[in-house]
Amino acid sequence: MLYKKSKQRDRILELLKTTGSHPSADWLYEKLKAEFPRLSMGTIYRNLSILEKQGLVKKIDFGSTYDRFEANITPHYHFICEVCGAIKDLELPVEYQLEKKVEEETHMTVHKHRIEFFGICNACMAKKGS
Amino acid sequence: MLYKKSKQRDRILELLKTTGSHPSADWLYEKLKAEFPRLSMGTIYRNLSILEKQGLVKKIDFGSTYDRFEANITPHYHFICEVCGAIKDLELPVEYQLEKKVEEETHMTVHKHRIEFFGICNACMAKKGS
DNA sequence: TTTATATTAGTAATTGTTCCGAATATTGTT
DNA sequence: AACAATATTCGGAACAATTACTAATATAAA
Repeated sequence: MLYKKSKQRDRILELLKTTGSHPSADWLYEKLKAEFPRLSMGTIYRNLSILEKQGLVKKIDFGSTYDRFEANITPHYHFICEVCGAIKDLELPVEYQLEKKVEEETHMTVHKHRIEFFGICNACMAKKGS
Repeated sequence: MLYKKSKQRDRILELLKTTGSHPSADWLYEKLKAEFPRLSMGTIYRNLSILEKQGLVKKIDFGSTYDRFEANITPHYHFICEVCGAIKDLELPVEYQLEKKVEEETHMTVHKHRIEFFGICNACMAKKGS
């Protein structure tokens, strides 16, 4: 099945590329419904899923009851604030040798790995102090 | 609020301790309903939540649409089979220096981290080959 | 054995996501 | 430009996992 272009999908991807906030489907819906008054959540989810299949978007399915999404598809790790739920991309180099170690230990095939760091972000730390 | 003992809760913890399968709430329910014919899912979820508060159980909330649970509370990483969904505990040493590196990079406070490795388990690899 | 309250079963409600069908938009062809 | 083929949309219904509620029951302590 081929893909036809869609204004909604283009804007979803554009929004994801220009925000660092790793938004939820609902956030995208709220942002775009002014632009597309008859927008529906089905459209958001379907397009996120298509963009993911195309390798342009990644789903972040941890640290929350709902999924979040990002268009930064270069390998990187995440920091999650335990207070406000913010997700930050980290610059920490990706440690591929860990995958080798797991393969040596288990003799299983490892395709990828993920690291999430949990703590308190600077903004929440500042609020806490006050 | 203090905790009174509950046969249901005791058995949930015991089951979790003696299985390596990182089961779902539903799996626990199916296993225990012979023993407690009037068991309800609410009881499973409530007790898992209490056991988690007590630090006896950890929720595994990634890689699936439903939560899974474990009673192995010593720090360790996970391997998730992309084919059958099995979760395996890894022996890989926990790399606490990564948390320091993140703190140096971001000047945020890191409390913990998690690593998940994704790949194909031995059982699924064998099936695939045949 | 009385009292206080944590726990349970059963069910209803909630949440996030997926699925569906009829209408619309996009693309390629004549 | 008109047409056919089909991907996409909207809107709402359906769904699955979890949480919330209430009356009845179990536990612990006095």
